[in-house]
Amino acid sequence: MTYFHVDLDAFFASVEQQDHPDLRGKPVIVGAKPGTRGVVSACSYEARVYGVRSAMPIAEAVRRCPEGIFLPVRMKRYREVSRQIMEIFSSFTPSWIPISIDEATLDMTGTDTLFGSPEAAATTLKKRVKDTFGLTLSIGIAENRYVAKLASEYRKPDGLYRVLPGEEVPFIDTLGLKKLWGIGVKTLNRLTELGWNTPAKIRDIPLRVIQVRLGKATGEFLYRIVRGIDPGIYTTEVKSHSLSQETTFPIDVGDPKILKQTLLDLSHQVMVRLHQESGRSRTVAIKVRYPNFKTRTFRRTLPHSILSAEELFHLGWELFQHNHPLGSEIRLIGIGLEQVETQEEPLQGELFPREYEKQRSVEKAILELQKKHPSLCLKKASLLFPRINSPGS
DNA sequence: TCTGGGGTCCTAGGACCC
DNA sequence: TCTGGGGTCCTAGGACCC
Repeated sequence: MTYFHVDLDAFFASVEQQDHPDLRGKPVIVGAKPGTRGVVSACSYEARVYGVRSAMPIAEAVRRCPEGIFLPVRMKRYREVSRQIMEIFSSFTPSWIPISIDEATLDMTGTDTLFGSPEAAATTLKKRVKDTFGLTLSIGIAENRYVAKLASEYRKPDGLYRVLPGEEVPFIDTLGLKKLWGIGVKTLNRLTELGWNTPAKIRDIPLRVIQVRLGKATGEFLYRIVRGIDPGIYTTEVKSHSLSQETTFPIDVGDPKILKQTLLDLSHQVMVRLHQESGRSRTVAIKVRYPNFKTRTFRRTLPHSILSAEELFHLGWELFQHNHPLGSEIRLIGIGLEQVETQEEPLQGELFPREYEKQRSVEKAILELQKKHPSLCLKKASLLFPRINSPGS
C-alpha cells in the first residue's frame, strides 16, 4: 500500500500572498481583528519567525510582531481555491479523502505505471499545484495514512518525505511523543508523570497496563501509534454528526434581551444548515462560556425531531434559563443539534407540536426562495434589529 | 498571553428494562 | 432484606484536531 498525505503550507496566508503579490515575503497574519477577542487562524512563515502561531490570541501576535500585516479570514475565497486544488488530487487517484480545507489523503497504491515511483508522483503533484496556483504543498508518503500524516509534517514547508516500508518504528522514534498526532498537552503530561517519555518506552508496556492508566480507547490508540500502526484516524462511515453555531461577545454580556436575540439568530443559522443537508435531529445542545473561561454544556433529547428554528430557539432558551444564574455575565453562547441523521423519508409517525409544523414549512419555503434568487435577503423581522456587535448600533 | 469556531470521539454515571 | 448481569439511552464533560 502507498498513501500520500498532502498538506497545503500556511494555506490562508499563502492564498493572500498569491492574491496580493505585494504581501509576498512579508509577515502575513490571517485571523481576528487586532484589539478584539480572537485568535490567529493562519500565518506566513515570515510571521512564524517572530513566534506567531495559529490559535494564538491576536493580542499576543500583535505584541510579538507589531509590523505584521493583519488580514481578516476570507473563508469563501479559501474554499474556492481548495476545491480547485482538490480537483488536481482527484486526477491522481480516484481514491482520496479530503480531511479539511487544506489537507487530503490519497491512496496511490498501484499508480506506478501512470506516475512512476511514489517520489516521482509526489514531485509531479507538487509542481502541478505550484505552477497552477503558486502554492506549495508538503507531502508525506508511507504504507499507511497515519504515518503518511506524520511524514507530511516532518519537512514542512514545501516538504516531501517518504517513510519506507519497515522504517516506521525508527521514524516514530525520531519524532518523539510530542509530535505524534493525537497526543496533546494533557496526555503528554500524563505520560511524563508515568515516566513513559518516549515511544520506545511505551512499546515496552503491555497493552493492558497502558489501558488501566489511560483508558481503554486512548490505551489502544497509543499502543498502535508507537508501533507505526494506523489507529484508523481517517475511517469514514459516520452514522450521525452534529451542527452548531456559537459566538463570543466583544465584551461579556448579562442582558437577557441581547442573549435571547443572539440565541435566536444562531438558531436560525443552525436550522438553515439542517434544512440544507436534509437532516433531522431530536437533541438540542446549549453551550455557555463564563468570563473565567469555564465552559458548560446542556442538552435535551426530545421524543420527536426538532422542526423549526423557532422551536430550536425555545428549547435552547429554556435550557439556558434553567441552568444559568439569572443576570450573570457570559462571554460565549452557542446552540447546536446533535445526533443529526439523514432524513431518508418524509417525517411521519412522529407527533409534533402543532405550532412548529407551520413554522417549518415557512422556513423551508424561504430557503427555497433564497436558493432560486441568491441576491434576495429574507430574514425574520426580529433578526433585523441591531445587535450588540453591529457597527453603529 | 488571556484564550475563535466548528467539529469528532471517548468516559462515566444515572435511569430504566429484562 | 439485600442483591446479579447485561443492555440501551441519555447527560455532562474532557481531550484533541483543523
